[in-house]
Amino acid sequence: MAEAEAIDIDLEIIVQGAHGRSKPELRLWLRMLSTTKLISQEIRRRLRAEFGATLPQFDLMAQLYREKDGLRLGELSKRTMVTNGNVTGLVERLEADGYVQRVTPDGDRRVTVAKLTEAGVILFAAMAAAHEGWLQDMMADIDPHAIAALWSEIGTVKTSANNHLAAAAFE
Amino acid sequence: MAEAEAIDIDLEIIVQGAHGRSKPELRLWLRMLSTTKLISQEIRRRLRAEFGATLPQFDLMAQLYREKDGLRLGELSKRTMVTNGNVTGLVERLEADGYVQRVTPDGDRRVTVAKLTEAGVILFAAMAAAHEGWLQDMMADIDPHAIAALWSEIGTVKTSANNHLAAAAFE
DNA sequence: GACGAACCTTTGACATTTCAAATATCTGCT
DNA sequence: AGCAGATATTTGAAATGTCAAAGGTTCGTC
Repeated sequence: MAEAEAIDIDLEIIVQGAHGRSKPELRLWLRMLSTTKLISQEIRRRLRAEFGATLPQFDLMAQLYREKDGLRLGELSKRTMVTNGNVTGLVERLEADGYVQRVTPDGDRRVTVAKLTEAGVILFAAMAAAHEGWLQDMMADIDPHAIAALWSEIGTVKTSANNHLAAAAFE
Repeated sequence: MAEAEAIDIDLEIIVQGAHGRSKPELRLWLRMLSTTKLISQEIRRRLRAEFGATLPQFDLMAQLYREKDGLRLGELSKRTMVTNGNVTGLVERLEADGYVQRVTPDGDRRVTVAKLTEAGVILFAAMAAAHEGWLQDMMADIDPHAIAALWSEIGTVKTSANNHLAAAAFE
């Protein structure tokens, strides 16, 4: 049967007119995208299975975890790279579940600050430990030296992309 | 004003207990994730602005573009790394817009095959050309040699992750 | 030729995602 | 005071995303 493990082919077959002679930038991008998607989905699956949480919830709680005083929703939005409107719903649900608490500071009533509840801190600590373990597991076959090198190289990709955003023209 | 460009801090501040001495695997993952998110969002923005299309639509059309005979929805699902149910809606909308066409082959009535219409081919060709240009632009500051090297290195990440999926245990 | 297992797609309930428009609130200037 | 403009968050519409359950179809086998 034409049944091979299509798992490793996926997104990378985009565009590159069959001959596979596409620009290196495009090839790199497709591989980054598919790899990230693959790992994300695995993390999502495990977060759901073991903690009943979603990845965006985990991300959001991660930000609050290291800011014991909480963060304004706008700050949360920037740090998680999630739109404002999205943060609203995310926080709403986490609050309903009792992991996050919303407060309006005295000074400025436009602002809403979100912080983890005690239950939130406990849950996140457990998730973070598991999360780190999953990543070490999934990257177990990679040369440790290559991991650090990749981190650095990808930094240049990020910087380059940042410098060429359409929105970055003005500032 | 506390106004710096938070754009480059973002996700990478997850977990790593403030001291920044977290495991290399975690650091790499966070950087991959934030970089991919950054570039994805820019591509999304441009696809929308210039073509009124979404990234998932682009991905789906890309797969159909290189398979002139069309693909079964299940195949599409695997290649785009999108769930079956999701493909249904995606194809539905693209069909409503006239870019994709659904056909049930004679042999097997369980199957639905999607293929690009002529309008779909024309639109995609234009989008693909622009898309490739955007990537070259966004990666313009990277050493060309590093791009190829990164492609290869990330391949090992993908392979490692693939070998450690919870679902891959049996087969 | 009927039955059950396997296969393919759709459906339904939710969560997340984006953008743009609407609300509130604060600030600075007159 | 009072108002225009900047800030902060919410809301609403539409698309995407997941999973699990439900529908049809086909296949192998008895």
